[in-house]
Formats: sequence, structure tokens, C-alpha cells
Amino acid sequence: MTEIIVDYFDLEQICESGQCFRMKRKSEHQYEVIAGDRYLQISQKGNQICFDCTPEEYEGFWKRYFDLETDYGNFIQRIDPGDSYLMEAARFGSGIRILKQDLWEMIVSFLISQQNNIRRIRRCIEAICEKYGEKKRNKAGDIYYAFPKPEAFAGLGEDDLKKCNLGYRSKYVVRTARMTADAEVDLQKIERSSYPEAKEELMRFYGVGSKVADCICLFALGQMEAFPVDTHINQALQKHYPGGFPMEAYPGFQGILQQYIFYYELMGGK
DNA sequence: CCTCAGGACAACC
DNA sequence: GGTTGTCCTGAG
Repeated sequence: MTEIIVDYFDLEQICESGQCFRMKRKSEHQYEVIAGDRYLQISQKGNQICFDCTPEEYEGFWKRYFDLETDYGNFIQRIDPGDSYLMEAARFGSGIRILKQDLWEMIVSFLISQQNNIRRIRRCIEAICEKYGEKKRNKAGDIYYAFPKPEAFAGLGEDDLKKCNLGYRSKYVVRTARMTADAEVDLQKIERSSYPEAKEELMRFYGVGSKVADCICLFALGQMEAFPVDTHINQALQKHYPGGFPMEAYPGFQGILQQYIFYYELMGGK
């Protein structure tokens, strides 16, 4: 058990912000996260976060995963005070953090995300994990499934993942898994690349366009300059920024602002 | 019945 | 360069 105190951290906001599809609320303050092949129970009361893991696991993995070294308050303070919409969106989602998730897992997750809603994305991902992921047990003895490695999909037919309800996205995942397993694209090199280089390389995968590549750059690589524009963001930008979003005012952290806007548009009305 | 959900691609012009 | 039809699926 490892306990820490942080500002600007809210498990519910992180869970509902649509960046991690394998984070789930278990009870009032309790959440579970499955990241790659790791399982974590985590809870929050006020500013106190409680990780159900050893200090070594916290220092060695989860601290980086939840981006706990970054000062998000600094980003919020640098927002133009005259931009009342962005100020309100950032206040509303001030507990969001950009998770540093596994690269391969994010590639597949956002291939599945296209023209799809979040609830169904979660179901598709659970389906492929149960069918192709390694079966494991957490500390409590409960079964969970790790995220499948590229090799688990590489030998499949292009339509085989339709059984997991991926629809036309099945061939995107299978072809991308083959390219990765055959080392046509080097994931480790992408992790060391700059944002433009990483994005260009990711777009070589069949089914990865500009938007999906930006999601991968933001949620796996921590490239905060990536600004994914989906239908929701597009509508919000046209409404509140008819002259275009002022990217140049927020160099290197547009991505977190995009996430505040996305979460505000998704949850702000409720 | 219809539209829409964190789009991408191929085939046009 | 920009525009359009098509692609699974299920919730509303």
C-alpha cells in the first residue's frame, strides 16, 4: 500500500475522460486499472491517493503512468484569463491527467475508437483481451486479462476480429499487428522520436490517420503538443473559436487543453 | 425507419 | 489540393 498527496488529481475525471478504456469504477472511491499486463486497485479521498501496490511498484511504474511528476496547475495558470470558455473547461476538468499508457495498447485502442462510441470501445477491447490476452490473477485472486501482444493478432485472418464486434476495424488491427510483429515499424524507435516524426511513422499503419495518430502521441508518448480533433472537438472549436484555436499561445501543452475541452463537452452538461 | 459515435481510405475532381 | 461514398455495430 502506497499513499501520496497530490493537487489536481481526480480518478473519476481521469476514468471518464476517454483516454483509458480499461479503467473502471468499482465503488464510491475505488477504481481498478489494467495497463498492459498489470493490475492496480486505486482509491482517492480528497487529495489523498491510495495505491494498492508496493512502493517499488509505485516508483517503478505507476508514478510515471499517472504522470505524477508534472505540475498541471502550472498549465492551468497559463491559460488566457480572457478566454472564459477555456478557463471554465479547465476548472471543470482540473483533476484530469494525461496517462502515459502502453504504445501498442494505444495503437489498437484508438484504431478501434474510430466512428465508435466510448461504451462500445470498452466492450470491444474487453472482448479481444478475454479472447487473445493472457489470463492472470490479481492479489485478491480475481481473474483479469492482459492486453494481447501483436503476435496474438498477427496470425489471424483480416475479418477474424469481427467476432469481437470490431466490424470493419478488424482488418486495421490485424494488418497493424502483422506490420509490428514483422518489425516493419519499430515501436521502440517511435517512443524516442519527436512528435512530428512519431506521428508520421504511426500513420504508416493501415487505419491510422491524423486524428488517431494524435491520440496515440498524446496518450502513450506524452506528446503534449498533439491536439486530436474529433467530431466533438471540431464542433466545440467552431462554436467557441471561429477564427481557430490559439495553438501558438500554448506551445507544448495544447494536448492537455484539448482534453479539458473534450471532457467538458462530454460531461459538462451533467 | 433514421442518425450518430473520439475516422480512414480509395476514388474521384 | 478538397470532396464523397463506403465501411460494422448498437444505442437512442
